[in-house]
Amino acid sequence: MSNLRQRAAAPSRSLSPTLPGTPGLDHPAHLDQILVGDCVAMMERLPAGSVDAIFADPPYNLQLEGGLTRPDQSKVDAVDDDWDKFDSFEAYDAFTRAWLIACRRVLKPNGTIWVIGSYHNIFRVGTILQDLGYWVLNDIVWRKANPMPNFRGKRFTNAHETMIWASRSQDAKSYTFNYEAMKAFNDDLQMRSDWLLPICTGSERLKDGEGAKLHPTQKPEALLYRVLLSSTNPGDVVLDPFSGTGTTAAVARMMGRHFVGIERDPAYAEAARKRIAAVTPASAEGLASQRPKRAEPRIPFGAVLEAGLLTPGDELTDAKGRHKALVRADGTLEVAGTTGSIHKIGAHVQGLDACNGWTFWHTQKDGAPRPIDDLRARIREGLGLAS
Amino acid sequence: MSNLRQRAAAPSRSLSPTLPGTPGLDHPAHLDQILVGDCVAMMERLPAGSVDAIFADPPYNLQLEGGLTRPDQSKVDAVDDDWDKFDSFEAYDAFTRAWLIACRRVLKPNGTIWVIGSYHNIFRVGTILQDLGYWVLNDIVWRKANPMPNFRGKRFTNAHETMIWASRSQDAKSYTFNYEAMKAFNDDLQMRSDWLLPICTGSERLKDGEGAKLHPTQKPEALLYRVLLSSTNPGDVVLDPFSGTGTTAAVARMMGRHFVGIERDPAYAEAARKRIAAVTPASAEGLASQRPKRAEPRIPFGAVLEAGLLTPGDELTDAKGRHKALVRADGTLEVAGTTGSIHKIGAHVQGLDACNGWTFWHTQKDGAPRPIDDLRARIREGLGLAS
DNA sequence: GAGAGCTGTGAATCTGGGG
DNA sequence: GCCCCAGATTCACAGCTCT
Repeated sequence: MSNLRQRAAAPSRSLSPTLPGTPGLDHPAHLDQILVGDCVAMMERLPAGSVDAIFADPPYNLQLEGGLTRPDQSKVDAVDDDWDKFDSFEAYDAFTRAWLIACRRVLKPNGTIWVIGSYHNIFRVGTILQDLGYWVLNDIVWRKANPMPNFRGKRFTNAHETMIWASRSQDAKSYTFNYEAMKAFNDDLQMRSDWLLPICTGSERLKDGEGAKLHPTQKPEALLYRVLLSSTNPGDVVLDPFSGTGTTAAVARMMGRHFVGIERDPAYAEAARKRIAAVTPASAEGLASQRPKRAEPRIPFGAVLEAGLLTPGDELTDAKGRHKALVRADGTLEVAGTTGSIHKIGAHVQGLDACNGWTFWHTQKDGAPRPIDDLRARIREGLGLAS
Repeated sequence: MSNLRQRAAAPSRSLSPTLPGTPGLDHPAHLDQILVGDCVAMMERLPAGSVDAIFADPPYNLQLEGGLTRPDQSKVDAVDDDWDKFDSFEAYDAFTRAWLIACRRVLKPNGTIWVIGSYHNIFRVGTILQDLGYWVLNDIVWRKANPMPNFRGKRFTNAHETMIWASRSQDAKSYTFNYEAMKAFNDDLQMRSDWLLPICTGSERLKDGEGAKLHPTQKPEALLYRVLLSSTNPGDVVLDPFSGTGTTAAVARMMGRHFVGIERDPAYAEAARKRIAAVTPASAEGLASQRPKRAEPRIPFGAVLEAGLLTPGDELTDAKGRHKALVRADGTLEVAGTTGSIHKIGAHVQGLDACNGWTFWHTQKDGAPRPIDDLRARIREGLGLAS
């Protein structure tokens, strides 16, 4: 499902000719359209209680100041668009409150809303959702498989974004949650609140005429696929008030859901329309066949310390006891004043360029020497899960 | 490190006899103690600007109604303690604001605060942190390796909690972040914002007289280990205003940090004191961690000439031999009539704004090209300042 | 053609000390 | 406060060139 456009057959004139549950004659004019305009004003023109689900990717209010360069002095192409600039938290809150109120009016009583954000804005979004009477069902963490690194070494790598999933009110008990479908999707394990997905790159990422990214914050289709699979049914109406390049609409169409997109920028709206027109709705069988990738979890050496399998100050040796190293609190080793990772120090004592520290270093803690890779294996067993 | 108590030797009377940086006579009475009382009142009695870091695990305001049962009808032991009940979001906000204000007063200008929570409360905590002038540095996701499943099949498995890490204000630029230590801890990759750790179980989990868990929300020591390793140094003072079973204090003591715990419930405080007394602090060598390069003594390029490792008139090149420069007697370089520092000339020949000349320029004096940073390293070793 | 190697880039609140 | 400048700082992919 990485690229809906690539799987497209001939574009159809009518955008949703075969969708269930909406006879052509009753098909409201705004359905399966990208509407151009301010999202609050446009939503106020939609019928109350007409939407099954909302996915919203509002401005994050990043509050960036200077520029940022990579270690090779290349410039990071930051989000510096006007639409992401707000004078204050108060201004951002007022904006957020306004569009969330409009969303709540058009949402069906058992409808749900998704909002995605980062630490810059998601706390304010969550607070306002709660204050307006929405009822938070989950917060979902999108773990980015390939996030941008931290270039200055001043913080943790910002490797995730947060989505809030909420019902219209606390007493809405019959919201859609396709528990069985998500469990099947996740190799028969309950779908957790943390999802590992790559960011939107490659041919899926829309480009402008010069080959640069068309939109600074295009979301991956796989993310929307999970959102819509979990909380909507075929034939449902999905609203996206910040439609952008139309990812929500494109995935909704592919999945047999109706969509309403609202976008302020006519250029983005036009690009979205072309993208959506090229989407071929999937067959029911095709929709059922999607499976996520699973990966072996990577265990850092520090986790062995955290798990108590080794203790700072312990001694490691190679298999024959020729080299000795001291374990330090941060998961590094120390040999005669030189410190570094298990791999670096393993290479260093052997005079090599590289070394797999997991198999080179041994501990005698419980009797005979055994490779520390055994300790890693025990942690993996204990965790008993992937992805 | 799964169970500090198991590794304990004979309990010591004085809780931190060997901590650095705090001579016994000046040791304030509240240091390395669990104080019993309301956290706001107690914090108001602490000196302003006296704390390096705060870890707070406040009530989550879970808003549970009715009991929760598993599929086999067994009852889930939920958090239903009085301290987790608030009449409204407004009441919870007022409570949160009060203790975060008190925290901000006792925090040093370059101190940082960690707050952990779930979707029930973390958005309100984050909003209030921002409103009070704290500056969010990261939000960290604790991915639970073994979360409680969702028994009703109505939501995603709630498999994570969120921590907010914030500095006291936006202009506090010199907060502690042990970047190199965390990178080494994570097998030489930058530490990301998502941490996979098991919940607190087994012998680490404190039990009451009947073998039931003593506290409903005891956090794993591994979580605090990462928190304190990343954002504090040995000898720092760590405050936990909701101390509970004393996990923060126990890990702080093991890691050679001072602690101040505040707990309302005398029974929890007493259990924490016993737990802490049984902790053996790690050795100084074990506590050493990767030192940041910025902290190493500065060596001017001229020192390389003084040491005879290069000679005026020598030629330097970049790694691929595309650029050549002449070494001059005053420690500057010259390229086609332009002279300047190794950094300035490195930037100049590449047409960039900046350049680290130590890694850009190479010498072939002893065979294969190697960066002049190697020469600097040899001087540092000669000074006996390595490690 | 296969594979190694080089280059570019992504929602980013991203330096610090001395004069 | 400002200005100057030394010098520290990146991971996973995609896509291209070169052998």
